[in-house]
Amino acid sequence: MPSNPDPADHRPGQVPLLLAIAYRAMTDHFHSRLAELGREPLRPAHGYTFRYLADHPDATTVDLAAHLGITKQAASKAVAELQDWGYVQRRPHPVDKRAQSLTLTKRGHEYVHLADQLWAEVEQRFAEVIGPDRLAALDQDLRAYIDYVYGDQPVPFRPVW
Amino acid sequence: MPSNPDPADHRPGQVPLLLAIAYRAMTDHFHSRLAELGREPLRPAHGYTFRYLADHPDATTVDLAAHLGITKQAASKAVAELQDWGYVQRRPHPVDKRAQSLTLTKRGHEYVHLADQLWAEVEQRFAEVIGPDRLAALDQDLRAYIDYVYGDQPVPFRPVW
DNA sequence: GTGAAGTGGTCAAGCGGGTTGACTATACCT
DNA sequence: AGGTATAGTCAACCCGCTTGACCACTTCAC
Repeated sequence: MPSNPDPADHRPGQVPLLLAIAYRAMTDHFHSRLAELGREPLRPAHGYTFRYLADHPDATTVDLAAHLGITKQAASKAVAELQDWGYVQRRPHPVDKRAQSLTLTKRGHEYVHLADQLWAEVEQRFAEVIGPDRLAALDQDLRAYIDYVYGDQPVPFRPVW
Repeated sequence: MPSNPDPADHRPGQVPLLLAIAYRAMTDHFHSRLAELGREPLRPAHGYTFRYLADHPDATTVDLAAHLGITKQAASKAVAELQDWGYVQRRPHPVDKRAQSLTLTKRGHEYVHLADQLWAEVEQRFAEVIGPDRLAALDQDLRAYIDYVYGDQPVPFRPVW
């Protein structure tokens, strides 16, 4: 069990930075686990792409671009990479001859599954440090805030930077 | 008071993403306040630069680069911008004739002060949503985790992306 | 003291992930 | 049928950062 920081060390306005640092630490952890397993160093945008494609079969490049908040050209480029690596397939769209239907390959689905496991691992490590009830509270609080800010609007994914 | 999210909505591994989204929401809030006040749209790297220069008088560009985790060329460019905008001054270094001593101007210090206020505002909004004791707990928990991960090593600032 | 190695800073070129703009082919509306 | 909107591509550019080469000065070994 780690030492417990002094609550009095709070300085007003430091929490946003703490969020960023903690997130950074977690992504570092995630990526180092990924590297240990010998996986391609996929970038965060790829992760969000996977997630979206897994949840939206027959999505098009334009759909994806809208979801990621980038241009269709940029989305197209990302998809091309993922296709080269065998994670995604482009097929003729069932009804629209202009469009392509994007689907995850088996390898793509496996990756999503692995990523889920790794993120859970990372979170678990966090839980070990602060305790499971604190984690639950934190989870709830962050969702409350995100809900408060975005309500039912779509949530921007990428940490902007 | 906002609705309270259901604790049961927790899915293992979602917390890292929630951190990212919440941070993104807060930076958006910060930047929109900045825009309201008619300030230049300084980028996060600039903020960290300010902070560092405020705390380390007579720092050099190389010091700054090391602190930010970027090359000295990139740091130099950032400093040049801030100098153009009147936030930073480059002066001959007191003892090393190769080096330049970087210092914040009065305007630079004012900006730091303003940024502190705005971040505190942002955090305050968060506190209103989740309650002050929850905020204190969250602050403490994040610091515990960051401590656990980095110990006494220097903390990487930038959210990597 | 002097020469060699190290360090602060700049210039220039390149790269990656995004952008805008122009275009083709297909779809939809009236 | 004709006009407008949309999926996708190609090309050029931008921006923040990198690597590499270099100069001026500093530090170290002897």
